[in-house]
Amino acid sequence: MIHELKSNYRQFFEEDLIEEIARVGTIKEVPQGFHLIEIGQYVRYMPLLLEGAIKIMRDDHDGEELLLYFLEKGDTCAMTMTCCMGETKSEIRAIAETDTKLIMIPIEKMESWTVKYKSWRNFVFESYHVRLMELLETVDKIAFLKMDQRLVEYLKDKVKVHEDQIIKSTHQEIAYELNTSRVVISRLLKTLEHKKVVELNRNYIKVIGFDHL
DNA sequence: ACATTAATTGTGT
DNA sequence: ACACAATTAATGT
Repeated sequence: MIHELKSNYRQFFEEDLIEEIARVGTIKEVPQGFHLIEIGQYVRYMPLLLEGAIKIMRDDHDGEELLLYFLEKGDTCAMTMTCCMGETKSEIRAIAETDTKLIMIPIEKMESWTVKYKSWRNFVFESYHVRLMELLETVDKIAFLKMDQRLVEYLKDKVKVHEDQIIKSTHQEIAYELNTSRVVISRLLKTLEHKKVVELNRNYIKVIGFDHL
């Protein structure tokens, strides 16, 4: 565990802190599709990502959902950081996008570490900033880009977090994550196929390249 | 191996 | 948005 921590977080944390994380944290490995947290659940741990990716979703009142952003290696969840004080319910839903390995730190530790370790303070502020920027980026996409552009951005993200040109999703799943209808996605994908950007198959999409855009 | 059903995708209105 | 056809995968017998 120490070794994995160091390879991912040595740039951020001092030696003492890494050892303490190793002492109080627990390793958790979850399979693809695992629901890490639902809206309304209490946050008791702060996750540090070691491997894999997590998608963060926002749900609206009646079953509509929207993908906010992906968390990748070296990231942590900004929601948990707002909840240092007291018991707070999660505002978001976190689902493992790939098989994922993470360290769970009890949130009680966060407060004392903030006082004790400078590197921890920096890390928390830094992560908070990065998350906020990503969220802004997503907001911009939703506000200013048409659906065809959003779909392209989505495909790029997928390829990145999976490190794979093959996207194993159905049109319906993509539609849910972008909060639109399946038919719209099917049509847009079809035109992307004509532009030689993707190759459509049942249950998966092969990304050729975004050069022809 | 075959039939039935369900899920996925394509297309027209 | 809705409806429907076509294709493919999954399941049972």
